[in-house]
Formats: sequence, C-alpha cells, structure tokens
Amino acid sequence: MANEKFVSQIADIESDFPQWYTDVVIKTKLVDYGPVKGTMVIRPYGYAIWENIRREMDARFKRAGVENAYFPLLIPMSFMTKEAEHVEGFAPEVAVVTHAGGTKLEEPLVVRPTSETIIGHMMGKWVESWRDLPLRMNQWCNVMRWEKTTRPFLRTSEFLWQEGHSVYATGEEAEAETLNMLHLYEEFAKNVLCMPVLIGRKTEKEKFAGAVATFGMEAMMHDGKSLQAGTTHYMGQNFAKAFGVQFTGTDGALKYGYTMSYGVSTRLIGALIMTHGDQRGLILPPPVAPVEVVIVPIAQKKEGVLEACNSLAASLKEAGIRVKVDDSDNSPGWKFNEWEMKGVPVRIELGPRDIEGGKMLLFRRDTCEKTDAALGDIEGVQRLLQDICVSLFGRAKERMRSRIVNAESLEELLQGVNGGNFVRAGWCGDRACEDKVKEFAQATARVLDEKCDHPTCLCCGKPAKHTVFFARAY
RNA sequence: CGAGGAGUAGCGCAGUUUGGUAGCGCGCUUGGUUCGGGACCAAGAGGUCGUGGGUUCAAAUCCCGUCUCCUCGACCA
Repeated sequence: MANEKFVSQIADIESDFPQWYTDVVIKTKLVDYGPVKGTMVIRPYGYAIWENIRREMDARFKRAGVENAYFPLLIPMSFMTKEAEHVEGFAPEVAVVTHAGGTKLEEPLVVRPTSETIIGHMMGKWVESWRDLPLRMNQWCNVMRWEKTTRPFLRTSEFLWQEGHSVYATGEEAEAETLNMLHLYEEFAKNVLCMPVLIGRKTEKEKFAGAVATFGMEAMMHDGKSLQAGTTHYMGQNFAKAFGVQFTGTDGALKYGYTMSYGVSTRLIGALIMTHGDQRGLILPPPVAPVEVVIVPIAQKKEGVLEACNSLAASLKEAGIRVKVDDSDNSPGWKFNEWEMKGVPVRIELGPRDIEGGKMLLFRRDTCEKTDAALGDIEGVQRLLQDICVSLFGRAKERMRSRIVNAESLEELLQGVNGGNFVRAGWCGDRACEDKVKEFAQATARVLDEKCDHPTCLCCGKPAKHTVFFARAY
C-alpha cells in the first residue's frame, strides 16, 4: 500500500490530530525544533510557503496603499507600561533583556511581542498635522511571546508575521480600515489559501490587550476545532493618548489620532496544513505551494527520458508555473510518496511508454486521481491547478457549512463541540456566561455573528444580545 | 506551577527487573543490479548510555542529587 510506512508511524488523523500534525510538519521537513524551547527552525521548503504567502499579501497591501517599514526588535520597558491594559496583557509572556555589553542595563529591554508601543512612539513624532494623516504602515518581522506550551507554526515562542499599523484623524475612518483589512484577510484566505473563514467581532474577553474592539477570522480545522488565523484591532485613542500621537486639525485644534492594527503570522501555514491535509501528509494550495508541479521520470536512465522531462519543465516554467524535475536516484515509488507528503498539487509521471505515445500522466494531490494528457499540454496543467484551487476551497467550505450547528442550551453546545462543530448560540453579553461555557464545554467564543437570531442566552436564559460562534480552539 | 512519561548512534527504540564485550531497525557512505506506488545484494562508518556523586573487582543497569525534553491542565496569534 502506498505510504504504509508513513501512515503506520503517525497517529490516526481523527483521533489524535495534534500529534498527526506535529509529525507531518517535522517529517515533511518544513521545520525542525530549535535549540531554544518553543522555537522552530524553518527549513527552505517551509519557508518557501511563507515567502509565497508574503508575496501575495504584500501585493494586496500595496494595492490598498499600505507601505512597508521596519521598527526595532528591542523596546524599552517603559514603552510597554504606558498603556495600562497592554502591559497587563503582555507582561506574562515577554522576554526581557537585562544585560548588554557586559553590564546590567539601567532600563530593561523587551523583545517585541508586538510593536504597537514602539510604532506609537514613532507615530507621535511623525504626526503633527492633519496633512500627515492617514499614516498607514506595515512591517514584516519576527516577534516573541514566551508561551507555556508550543506547537510548530500554531504556537511558537518566536514567530514571523506582518503587523500593519495605521493612524487616522477620525475614529470612523480607523474603524472602517479595521473592517477593510478584515475583509482583505478574508479574500486572501479564500483566493490564496483556498480556506474558508468566519469573520467577526471578538468578545471583550478575547480582545487584544489595549484595543477598543478586536475582529478575527477563524478557520475550521479537520477535527472541528477553530484556529484564529488573523486579527484586526481598533484601538480608538488608547495608544494615541499613551504615546502623544497628536495633530492639528483643519480647525486649528490639537487632537489625538485614532489607531488600528492588523496581523497574520506563520500560523497561517499551520492553518493550511490542518485545513487541507490528509493521511498522506500535506495538500498545498497552488498559489502558495513551493513546487506546483513535480515531474517524476520513470526509468530515468533510459535514453531520452530525462531530456523529455527537462523540456516539459522548461515549457511549464515558461508559463509561470513553479516546477521541479525530481531526477534524484530514489525509486519512483519513493518520489511519489515523498512529494505527496510534501503536498505538491500536481505530479506528472513521464516514462518511456508515455514519450512513445506522446502522453503524460497527471496526478492531482487533492483527490489523488490520475488522468492522461497529451505530452506538453501546458494549458491542461494550468486548468488542473485552477481546478484544484476551486475544489480545495469548495470541500473545505462544505465541511465548515455542514459543521455549524445551533444550540439553545449548554448541553446542546457541549454535544455540538464534542461532535467537532462550531456552535451558534445566543449570549447575553455577560463575562460570567462566557466563562461558564469555557468551564462546561472547553469552548470559547470565537466571533460574534452580524445578526442576532437567538432569543435567549444559552447559559442564563436572559435575552440574548448576540449570536456567537462557539468552538474549541487551538 | 499541579499530574504523568522519557533521556542509549542522525532518527525511532531494545537492553535496566537479576551489574560482567554497546545492540536492533531506519537513515548515512562505497560498489553493483534496479526503476509505472516507499527495490535488492555486498561491504563500511558512526555511541562521553543527559549530567554530578556514591556502592562495587566491575555500573547503561543499583543508590542519592541534578538538568533537560515530551504529554495533559492554567496562559495565548
């Protein structure tokens, strides 16, 4: 059987999903564990996925008019303490530099867990007039949060991300941008990651430390658990006031700006793996796959086989497809399994028989179906890649749709999440009821639905203020 | 920090009960035959047994200390 060894070494996909996940990530050589606890070394294949995500995301930011900038890794401790809620939220998980240059520092330096404070500090210097607004920036960088438990990509002490930060003259504009970026993320998830998401506002409990409102996009994993795949935050004037981000308006009055921020991280790679992957390993959506098409020569030492493969590869490359010819000395069976495990969307098998008959064999990773095609049918390959995108999104969307259930009581909610569902339920808005849900069903409020169509709170029975998507989360 | 488990070759493990030559599988190296779903043969390289101390003629093995990692909880993108 195909992949028997691999499958036998990993835990069952449904019953022990996190272990499956970790094994797959390590075995497919996306990452290694780093020497420091909770850190990962991202290998070239894994990093190439991130580079593709970054390229696609960057293009969208540029189109939206956001420019890239860079701010320092180390932040003075005093910056962190300027916004009360912010420091309270992040204090437990920051790494602090106390010594440098062989002496103890007068003021400790925080390794950034996020850059609101240092960017707020610089915005305070850069913004003077209404003409300076809006100021919209993004940075690609690494951040560090000393988490207690970690898992590659999903939660690591250090991770790569983009964080966008903007300041506007009015709250309405900043709030609108918060939603714009949320929708940008949603579109990105759909078209680049082929991953359906739920978007919406977060509860007070789940909101970013120091924000007025937080919005999130949540993706459903194979096992029905939820993964926060991106967030946007509206800060109001909280950070502007803490860092003196003031400007003179058209009326000559001195006013505080309104800030917002948004970010997605390498966690998206984890989301991809857990959304699309199967027992054979990864399934990567073509837009982010480091290799979109792998060509496996059969009997590659025979006259003309490698030449035919290389020539086909050249044509595909010409058409803008990321292609690789696996001319290594491994057996074809090995190569099939290796590249399936690594999630390459399309494999082309090309041997003496095909060359003679002017054919090639196409294998699509999402359904594991094989079809014949005319040798050199580049457009056919392009169509197939396109079809894989549609099909991946379609089946993930269908899975999510079929796994959203409604509940009117805690018992129903528990039953729902136990069955691997997202559960829609009414909520009165009280923190106590939210905590009760966590305690009773280990489920948390992921996002609030736009409409409220449940009459009562599932917990206390009082009139519902919101309809909430509850789920167990990673 | 609470509970449980594990440290022996690059990886996965056996050996520990009952002290006595450092083992197995995979991987790696070399040569050859192969190649349409994880091929085969032959030869070879590779180990401070986490670490400190103790008992002993003799410790991977017994005793005491210590460090690290993993899983589950509380915290979190």
